[in-house]
Amino acid sequence: MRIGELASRAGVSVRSLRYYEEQGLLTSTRSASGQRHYTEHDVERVTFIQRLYAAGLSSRTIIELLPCVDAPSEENSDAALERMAQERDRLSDHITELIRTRDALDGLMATARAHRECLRAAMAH
Amino acid sequence: MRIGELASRAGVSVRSLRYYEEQGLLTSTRSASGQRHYTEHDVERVTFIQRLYAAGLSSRTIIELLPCVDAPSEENSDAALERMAQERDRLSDHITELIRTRDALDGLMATARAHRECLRAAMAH
DNA sequence: CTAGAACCTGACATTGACGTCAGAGGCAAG
DNA sequence: CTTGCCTCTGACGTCAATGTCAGGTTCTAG
Repeated sequence: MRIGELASRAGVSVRSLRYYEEQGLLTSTRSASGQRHYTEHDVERVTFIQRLYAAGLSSRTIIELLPCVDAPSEENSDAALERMAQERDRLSDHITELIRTRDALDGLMATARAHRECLRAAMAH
Repeated sequence: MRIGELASRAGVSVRSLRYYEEQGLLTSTRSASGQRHYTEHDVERVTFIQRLYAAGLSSRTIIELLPCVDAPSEENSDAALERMAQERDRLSDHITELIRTRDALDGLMATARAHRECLRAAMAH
């Protein structure tokens, strides 16, 4: 498929796909006229890249992990696997903090609602 | 306390504190010579602002929530409370997605480790 | 009093993942 | 053949939070 279709299938912009290729995250075969062509498999690859971006990883970090994803061979595993574990832990810590923030928001909302109840009760007099 | 102390206590840069004030997220009393002074309470306020930044909220969004935090009065509650619930849900969705990403990383790591076991077994021959 | 921190304002620089535009070529349908 | 859409490269624009620098004032310790 061509770049436009991949973009819509993966829910990203054409610009982003070209950017991913520029960063070395995504490869494409080129037609005689130079147009990029992709396979079905690239759809999930792009969505996975998006997940990693959403998890706060940068292009540089993702590059270090992808070889481990692509070919679970031996040499990359040693370095990339450790990098991966490291990012996993970072992500885990981040999740913990976000949950704490969510709890804080819940607490504030509960307070605000209680305050409103209080006001309504006062109005009833 | 002055700005340098607040910065180190809250773990942010002096520049950031001035930026927060510029954005209306933080206020300070000024000494006769124009220096900013803060209270103990501002320490947790700044750390809370940091939490919200870490949760992906922008200055503009935080501004909409803070009145609700500061004074849980009536008028702001209606608009700000809804905004708050909305951001809470967005955050919750984000957490869910991050957990899914973490699971994906765990899966990849398990695969890589299994592959390594497999190789080691083959080497043993 | 004086040196060296810490503070002030104001402005420009940075970073990363894109958006957007220009100018040119490719491709299918009528 | 042409019309219209898709694609190409290359380059500049954006946004938000923060770094950084300049040039000047203020506080504090000796």
